[in-house]
Amino acid sequence: MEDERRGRYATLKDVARLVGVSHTTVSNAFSQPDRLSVDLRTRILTAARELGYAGPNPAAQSLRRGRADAVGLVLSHDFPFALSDPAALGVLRGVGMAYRDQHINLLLIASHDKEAGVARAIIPNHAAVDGMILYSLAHNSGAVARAARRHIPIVVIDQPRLEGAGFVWVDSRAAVMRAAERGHALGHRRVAILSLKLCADSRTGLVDAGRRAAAHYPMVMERIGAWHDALARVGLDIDDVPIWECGEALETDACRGAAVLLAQERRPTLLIALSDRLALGAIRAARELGLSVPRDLSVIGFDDIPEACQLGLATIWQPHEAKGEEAARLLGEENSQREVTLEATFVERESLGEVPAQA
Amino acid sequence: MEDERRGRYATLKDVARLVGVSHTTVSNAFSQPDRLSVDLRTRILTAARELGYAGPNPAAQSLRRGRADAVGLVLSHDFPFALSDPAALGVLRGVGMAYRDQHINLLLIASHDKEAGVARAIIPNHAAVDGMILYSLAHNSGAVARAARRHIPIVVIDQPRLEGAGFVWVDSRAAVMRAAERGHALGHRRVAILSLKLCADSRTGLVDAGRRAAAHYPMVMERIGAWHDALARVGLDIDDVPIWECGEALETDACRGAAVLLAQERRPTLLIALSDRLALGAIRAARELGLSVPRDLSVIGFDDIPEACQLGLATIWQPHEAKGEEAARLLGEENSQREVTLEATFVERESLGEVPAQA
DNA sequence: TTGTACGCGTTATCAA
DNA sequence: TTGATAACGCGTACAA
Repeated sequence: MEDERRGRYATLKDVARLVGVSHTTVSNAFSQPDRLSVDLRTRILTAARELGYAGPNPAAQSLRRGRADAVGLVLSHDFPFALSDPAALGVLRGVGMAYRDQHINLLLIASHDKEAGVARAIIPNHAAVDGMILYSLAHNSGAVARAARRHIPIVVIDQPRLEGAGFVWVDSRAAVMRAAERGHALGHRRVAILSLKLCADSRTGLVDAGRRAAAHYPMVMERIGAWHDALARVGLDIDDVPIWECGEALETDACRGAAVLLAQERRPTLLIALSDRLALGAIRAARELGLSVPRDLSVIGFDDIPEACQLGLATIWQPHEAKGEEAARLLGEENSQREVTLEATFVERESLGEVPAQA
Repeated sequence: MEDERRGRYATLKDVARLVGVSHTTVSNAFSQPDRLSVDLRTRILTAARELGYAGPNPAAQSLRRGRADAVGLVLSHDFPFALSDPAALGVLRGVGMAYRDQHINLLLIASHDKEAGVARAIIPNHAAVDGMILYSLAHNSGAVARAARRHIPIVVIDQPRLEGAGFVWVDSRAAVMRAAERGHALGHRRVAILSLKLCADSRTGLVDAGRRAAAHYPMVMERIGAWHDALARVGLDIDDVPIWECGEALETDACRGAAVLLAQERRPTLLIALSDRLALGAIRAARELGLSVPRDLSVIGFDDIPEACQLGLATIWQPHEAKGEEAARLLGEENSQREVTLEATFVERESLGEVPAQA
């Protein structure tokens, strides 16, 4: 009933001593129940409870067994942001579903790009996991480099391929093409793009060629590329399509950006947002300018978050949960350097309408 | 450049051998950089990179140091459910915010109440964490018992006090009282309650005294209690207030339940829902019955999820993120058996209106 | 500034 | 069915 030497908690050995068996046998009582007589096992379990022994120490188990029964999910940006983002949450849910019955825990890891000082910088990913899923990290992210150095399976989602790692991504090209064709058919010729941030520096404003070349977030680049290709294929000159980059405050910056774009002499009739939250900001801007959606302005988003459905926002739906599930599956397979491609879908809603007659 | 004996990966010792120093020195190079000459440290780091050594093995580090630099967050139900629940996500976000700059990882743990077989049943919480936060678990949950057996700090949120554990909860009584007074002032006398499930068995239907006595979810009991007290204090007879319990399918069951409650001879003028999602189901039911909210029927929810704001649902707001932050703070303090009480707030919106004239 | 020796708590192997 | 022994990879007194 008393705790053992100098305040430590009971271990296998303490239980073994109390019962009068070897610590190996106690270990077996917990991990290999079949190897014991029922009677002895019962005595051991009773003694364990009496000593307040809660079962094998997970750290020691991990060390000895060489596995942690946990996988890490590394999210971009900081937690508050990521955990407010429906897309990231969808991925999280997908991963969670994949592991829920497997007794595998999920370690949430924030990708700390800016390490505090040099001392920290050499510390690699400090986490006992058997594998990692990296979601939408900047390709120069330190977190990617640190994860890659460890010799554990890795799967990346929505970010550049990584040598030896599994790869899950969404091909939005077909869906974007459908959206572009539809917009073109409805008469839209003057188009502008509201972009998520291209670099870690959170600049807000119009994007020029130099800025595009410096871009770090591949998902954003892919979305811009998809729209550029699609717009070109329906006959628009992409040099006439201005891009406004929004820094940190998504809705607010998008609202500002939309106001700027809509103030141009050739006012766009269609605003393409690279995320639904940007699109919501654009809609707010339109309202503040006295423009009606879609009568005066059409808006297309990206992601299909819950609000998009409620507010009638046309958008490009992403299979968020499926990304997570596929990544988890890939991680568990023999050679996890396989690739999985999922398809996005264009969801047409009320925010996309015909070009106003007077335009 | 080649991997060492039988496919294992490099360890401190391998690096030490390559550089020609002791493994202690290599350890210091990573963990106590000041104890080395700059030159030696550089040579060691170079050698480590060459061997593909990714830094100290987390499991071994944990074992030796006696801490894991991780905390566990145990969520009720399964992941998909919890990660769709705005309240749980708020808590998760709060906890995440608290730890984001502390280099502490967050382990998401699903409370597996139903263990698969007896063999599993003795396996305690298999996770290397320095502390645990338990959120809204049923008080007979096996997860609570397993966590309590371990000798690590614990904080519980929105569930019964646990011996020796920190305790964070929200006092809704004042807010509910305000809501009840407001409803009473608007003339509401006939009231009904839509409840979340009381037990794990997912029954759906009207609640009688026996069912209430068998209830397992304390948060639900607390919400019912708060409303009962408040309604009694404004002069209503709580025996006249029927309660409909919704099983798994929140919106659907709430819709059914609301239809039943509204079909009674003394049709309620105010429907009190113990969660916003139930309230949304009630509003749907009203619409299907041709009733207008709030002209023919008023509805009050609980939680203040994003949709509540958008749809003008009056509700009891909860400080979700603050719960998580406070829990994390408590966990880090010396004696984490302290208590924190947070306050809910009544948010009046359009779904609460005057009693219809003909009633 | 660097090295020696030991133990953290567990499981695997093999022998009894 | 049970037990002795040797790792697993690392951190840290303590000594040099």
